[in-house]
Amino acid sequence: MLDERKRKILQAIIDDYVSTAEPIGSRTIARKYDLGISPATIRNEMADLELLGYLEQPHTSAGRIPAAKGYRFYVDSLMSTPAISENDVMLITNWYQTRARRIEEVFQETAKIISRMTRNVSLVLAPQFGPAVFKYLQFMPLDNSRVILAIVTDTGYVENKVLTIPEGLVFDDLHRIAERINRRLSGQALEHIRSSVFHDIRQDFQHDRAVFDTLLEVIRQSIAGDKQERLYLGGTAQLLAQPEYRDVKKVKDLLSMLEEERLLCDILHTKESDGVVITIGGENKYSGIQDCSVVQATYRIDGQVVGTVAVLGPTRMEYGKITSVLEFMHRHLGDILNRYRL
Amino acid sequence: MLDERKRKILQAIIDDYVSTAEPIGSRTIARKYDLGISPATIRNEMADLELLGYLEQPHTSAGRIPAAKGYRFYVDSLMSTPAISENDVMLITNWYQTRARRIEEVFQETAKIISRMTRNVSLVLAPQFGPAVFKYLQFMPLDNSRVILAIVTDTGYVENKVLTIPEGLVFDDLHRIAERINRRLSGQALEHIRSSVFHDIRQDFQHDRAVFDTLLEVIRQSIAGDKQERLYLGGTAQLLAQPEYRDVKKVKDLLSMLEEERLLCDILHTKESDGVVITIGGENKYSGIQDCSVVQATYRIDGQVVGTVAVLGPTRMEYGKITSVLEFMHRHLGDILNRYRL
DNA sequence: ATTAGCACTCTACTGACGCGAGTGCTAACA
DNA sequence: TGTTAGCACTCGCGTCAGTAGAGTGCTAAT
Repeated sequence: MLDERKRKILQAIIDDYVSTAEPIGSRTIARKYDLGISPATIRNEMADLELLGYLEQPHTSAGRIPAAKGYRFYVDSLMSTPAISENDVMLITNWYQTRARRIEEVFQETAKIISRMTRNVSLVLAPQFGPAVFKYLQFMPLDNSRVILAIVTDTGYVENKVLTIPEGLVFDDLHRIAERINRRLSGQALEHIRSSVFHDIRQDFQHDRAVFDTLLEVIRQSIAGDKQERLYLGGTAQLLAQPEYRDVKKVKDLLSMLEEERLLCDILHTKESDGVVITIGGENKYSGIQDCSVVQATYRIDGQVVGTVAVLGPTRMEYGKITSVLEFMHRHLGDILNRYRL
Repeated sequence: MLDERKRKILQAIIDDYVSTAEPIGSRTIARKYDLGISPATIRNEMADLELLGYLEQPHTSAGRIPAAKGYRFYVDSLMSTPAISENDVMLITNWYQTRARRIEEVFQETAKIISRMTRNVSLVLAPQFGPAVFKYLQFMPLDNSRVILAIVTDTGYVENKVLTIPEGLVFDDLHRIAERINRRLSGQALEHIRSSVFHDIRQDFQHDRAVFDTLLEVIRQSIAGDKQERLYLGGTAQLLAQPEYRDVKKVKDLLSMLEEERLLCDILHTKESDGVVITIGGENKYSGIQDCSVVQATYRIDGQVVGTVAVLGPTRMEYGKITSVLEFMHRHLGDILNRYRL
C-alpha cells in the first residue's frame, strides 16, 4: 500500500496529466501543488512509484505519466465523485425537454448529453426486449390488398409490418388465424417461442399452410429483430480534440471500430454489474481499445436492468467527472424513459 | 469551349489526380497517357487551362491540380458513368438479404453499401411522411391500466404509443372515442390536420375533455414526429483514409458537422431534383463544406419522391463511379424498400 | 530523511544544404 | 505557325548538425 505522500504525488500527477496531457516533472509538481517538499524528494518518490508500476516514463529525460496501474489505484482509492451540480441537472432536464419527442430521440439525446458533459465518446445501449412476453398479435386493415400485422408484448412494444393479403383470403380469415395463434402463444416469453411451439400450432392449419408459414416467418423475424438491441453513439467528433488522437491512423482505427455495432455491444455486455464499472487500458479484452478506458453503468426500468450507458476514451480521462455523470444517468435514465412510456 | 486536346489533358489530369492525390506535371502526363505530344506542349496547354480557371497550382514548382471549374467541366462533359457491374449488383442484393431485417436496417445498410462502394461518407435521408393520409387510430389493450394507441396512415406506417387509461374510463370508452375521431379525420392528409379540425371535434366531447386533449397531444406529436425525417450516415471512417484529411483539425470540423443532423438535411434538401445532382466545392452554400463535393439523388416509392441518397467527400472524388452507384440506388432503392413493405 | 547541486540524457526546434520535380522561356525545327 | 528540345530557375522536402530546454539520477551536504 502506498503511504500518504506517495498517494498525494500520484494524485497530483494524474490530475495534472489528465488536464494537460503532458508528461509532468518533479519541479512542476513542487511548484503547482503545495506538498511542502522539494523537487528532489519528489523525484525519489516518483522513481519508487515507477518501480511499483504506477507511473511510466515516455523517455529518460521526460516527466512521468500515469501507467494503467496508476489509474486503477486512482479510481479505486483516490478519486472523488461528487454528485453533479444542480445546475447540470437543470441543463440536462432542459435538453431532454426541448430535444426529445420520440423514444429513439431520448436515447440519441442521452448519448449527446453524456458526450457533451464528459467530452468523450458516449455509448447508449437501448433496451433489448429479451425478457418480454408475447401478448397478442393483431391485424389492422390497410386497404383492399394489404393489412398491418402488429405484435404486442407486455412491455407495450409494438412491432408492425405491412403484409399483402394472400390470395383467396379475406380480412376476417386473418382475424380468425390471429385468434388461434394468440390462444397458443399469449403469455409466452418471446425467447421461448421456438420452432417447436410453431410446429404444434402448424398442425391446426391443415389448409392455409402457406398463410401460416408467412405469418410465422414475420413473427420470427420480429422477435429476432427485437432481441438485437440498438446502440446510440454520441460525440465521436470529441475524439479528435484529444491529443492522443493527433495521429490520423489511430483515429481511423478507433472510428472504424465504433462503426461495428455488434462489437461494441459485446464489449459493453461483458462487464455488466449494478454500479459504475471502469475498465482501464489493457484491462479491456478487445485489443482495439487497449489504450482506451471504458466507464459504464447499467440503468433500470421498473427495477429491471434494460440497458447500459458508457463513455469511451483514452486512458487519460476525467474518471471522477465521468463517473459522476454516469452515476446520475444510471439512477435517472429509467425514470426519464418511463416518462416517455416505452 | 475547350478543344479536343485540352479536354484530353484536363481529363488525364483529373483522372490521375483523383487516384493519386498528387499534383501532376507535364512529364507525367506525357509518360502515362499516350497523347502523342511532348511535355513542353502539354505545359503550354496546362498554362492555358490554368489561365482559364480549370486548373490551379499549389505552388510554382509543383504540378497542376484540378480547380473547381475543372471538376465542373469534367462532370458536365467528360465523365462517363457506366452502369455498375453485374457483379456489384449481386453483391448489393446479397448484402441487403443478409443484413437487413427491419426497415431501419435497410436504410442503415444502404448507407453502408454506398459508403463501401464509393469509399466516401454516405448520407441516406429516409422517407418523411409528409404526404401521408391519416387512415384511422386504434386502441389496443395492454393491461388493466394501459393501452396502446396506434395511428395508421395509408402508407401503412404505424405510430404507436403507450398511454395510461385516464381515471374513470374503461377500454370500451376509448374505443368509442377512437371511432368518433376516425369518422372525422379519416382520409385527411396528415399535414392538413391542424388545430382547427381538432377544435371542431373537440365540440363533440363535452365530457371527457381531458381525455380528448391528451389524445390530441399524442396525435399531434406523432404527426410532428413523422415529418421530421431520419438521416442515416455511413462510412465516416472512410474520411480518414483520404489524404486531404491528414490534418486532424479538418477532420474534426467535418465530423462535428456530420453530427448536425438538421444541417445535413437542409443541405440535401436545397438541391432536390430528379436525377443525380453534383455540387462541387464552392458551389455549396454552406461554408463548412466548401472544399467538399456532394453527389446526391432522390429515390421514389410508387412514383413519389420520398428520400435522398448522397455521397459527401473531398472535391477530389471519383465522380463517375459515385454517380453510377447513386444512379443505381436512385432507380432501385424504392423497389428494395417496397420489398420490406414500408 | 531531505535537499541542493551538477553532470547527463533526450526531445524539439532551427537553419543550412542538396535533391528532385516541375515550370516558363527561348530558340530551333517541321 | 504550331511543336519541341534545352536550360535556367523555383520551390518543397528530407537530412543533418547544432542548440536550448526540460527533466532525471546521483552524490554530497544538511
